[in-house]
Amino acid sequence: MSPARRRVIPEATIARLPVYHRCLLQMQAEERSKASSEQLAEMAGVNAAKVRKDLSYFGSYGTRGVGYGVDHLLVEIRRELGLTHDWPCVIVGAGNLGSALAKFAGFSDRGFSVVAVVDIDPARVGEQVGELVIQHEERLAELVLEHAVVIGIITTPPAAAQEAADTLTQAGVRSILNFAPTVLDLPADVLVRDVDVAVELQILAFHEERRAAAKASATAAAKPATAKPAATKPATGKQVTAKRATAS
Amino acid sequence: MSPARRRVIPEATIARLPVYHRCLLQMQAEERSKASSEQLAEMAGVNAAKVRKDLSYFGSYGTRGVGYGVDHLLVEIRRELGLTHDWPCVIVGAGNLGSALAKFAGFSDRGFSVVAVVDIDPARVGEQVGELVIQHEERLAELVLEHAVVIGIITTPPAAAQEAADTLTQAGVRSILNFAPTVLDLPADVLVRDVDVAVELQILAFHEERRAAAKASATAAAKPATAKPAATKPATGKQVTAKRATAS
DNA sequence: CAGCGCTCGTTCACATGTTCACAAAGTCGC
DNA sequence: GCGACTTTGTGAACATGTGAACGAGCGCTG
Ligand SMILES: NC(=O)c1ccc[n+]([C@@H]2O[C@H](COP(=O)([O-])OP(=O)(O)OC[C@H]3O[C@@H](n4cnc5c(N)ncnc54)[C@H](O)[C@@H]3O)[C@@H](O)[C@H]2O)c1
Ligand SMILES: NC(=O)c1ccc[n+]([C@@H]2O[C@H](COP(=O)([O-])OP(=O)(O)OC[C@H]3O[C@@H](n4cnc5c(N)ncnc54)[C@H](O)[C@@H]3O)[C@@H](O)[C@H]2O)c1
Repeated sequence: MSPARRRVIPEATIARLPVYHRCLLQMQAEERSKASSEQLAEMAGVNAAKVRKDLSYFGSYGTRGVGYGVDHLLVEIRRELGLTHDWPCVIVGAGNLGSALAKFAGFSDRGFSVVAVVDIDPARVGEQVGELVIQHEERLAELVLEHAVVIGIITTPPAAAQEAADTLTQAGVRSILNFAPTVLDLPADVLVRDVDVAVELQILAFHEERRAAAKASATAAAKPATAKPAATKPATGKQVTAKRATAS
Repeated sequence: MSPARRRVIPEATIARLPVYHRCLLQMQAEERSKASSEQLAEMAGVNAAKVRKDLSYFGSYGTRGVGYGVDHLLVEIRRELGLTHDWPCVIVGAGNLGSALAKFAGFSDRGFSVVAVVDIDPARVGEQVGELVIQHEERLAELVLEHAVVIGIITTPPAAAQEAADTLTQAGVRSILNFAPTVLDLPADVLVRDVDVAVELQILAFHEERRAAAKASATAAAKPATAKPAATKPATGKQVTAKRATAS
């Protein structure tokens, strides 16, 4: 085999692969067999050159003059993302958010199966959530080993997040998706991705605040000097479509 | 007043402000009155120089030889993020995720209040979720105007997301937090932030896949050439602590 | 089978973000 | 008040990511 062919794929590219994957799935559903970088870019909301560069990293051929084969590209991306096999996940903390995630069906499609949900609250243990029964948090390490869990999802209150992460790590989990607004301190070989809804809202608020400030000063400054206010300000958006931002 | 003093604050900095804010709150709770960039950096899981540069963008003084005044810095950041006033939000789609968000109490602390929740399913309309009653999606535009909603949160199925976004936009909402795995097509002045849990999982999976591949080829290659496998591979993590990644 | 048009893959210049390193500016002890 | 020590604020080097431009390769057509 020729396994280690490409190397050092940029993080930014990796973050876009799932989006391409999703677009390609949609194209497949629409029976399209070929896709040009232009079309993919349009659908994914990015630049066409970026698409080509991203795809070229893992040597996937498109065909010049034609485009990329949808099916072929899907296979490539799926292999690259490791979506060919199943990733057993565990959810720690069966509260509002943990339960919502546990009930959500959309992950299994992509090869992520939630194999266990734990909580520390005895009142919740035994409760059914989706297809699973909530287990006690004491059994977390045990469950990780039993199901060969690879990804841990933390949805505990912030104060309990570090402890949950430690337990997961000690049980061998190297990949953690953390929803708690807590900076986790873990060994360097553990990969943590934080999803913090409050942070997202605050970023939106920042820009709203700026918008308001810009408008206020434009109004206040009225006409002085140049005609900048109206002419220069809408530069906030350069693209034709909305500004977009996803997890890094 | 001296409002428009600093300009062009980098996106990356903005994304870190909420984290600093959280750390400072914690310090305040611990009655610490001063914080050095070093301490803040440690707590926020970033580099100290980055902290200083970030803070310097909006001209906040620390005191050389001493550090930053926790209270003062909190006020500055809060002002910068617009956390001094309330941001009315609306949730579109009262399913698993929408309900979890609506019930969540942690947002109001930061000035984000969910003023309405809508759903298209007649069976759900009228249902109580947290402190609110689910309204019909038809009333969305009306509710936006009535409550002067500034931020829209989309938690509908992917197929309904574009429509929800259009309605929000037409009603004047300029900031959208989108949980649906859909690329929204909106006017350039609308700021969209996507939160896609599936994408996060896929990114984790990618790195797990790479880890596995690296280990496999290290094992396969056994000893040939240099003693690299063990020595070079753990270079995955350069920092002392876990790799971290948040929304861009 | 040669010419033509299309689209990839790559290169290059630029923009954004990170880290280092150090002078300037303050505090604190004496 | 002065000198030693600490920590900020920032300039400059480096790293990463983006977007435009363009040559090279492929399929189609006549
Ligand atoms: N919409 C949301 O729910 C939302 C939004 C943004 C952020 N968050 C964050 O996500 C996390 C969970 O939020 P939530 O609303 O689901 O909270 P929640 O209080 O509803 O649920 C937390 C659950 O974790 C359990 N728990 C506590 N300590 C535990 C431990 N050591 N091990 C296992 N389980 C433990 C609790 O018993 C509880 O059931 C919080 O950190 C919150 O800040 C939630
Ligand atoms: N854990 C999760 O729940 C989770 C995780 C990742 C992604 N997501 C995404 O978040 C979104 C919501 O997920 P969910 O699990 O809450 O789904 P859900 O099916 O439980 O909820 C969706 C709700 O939206 C309502 N709806 C449909 N069309 C609407 C419209 N036009 N206007 C208003 N409401 C409408 C439906 O009636 C339903 O109540 C989905 O796009 C999903 O892919 C959810």
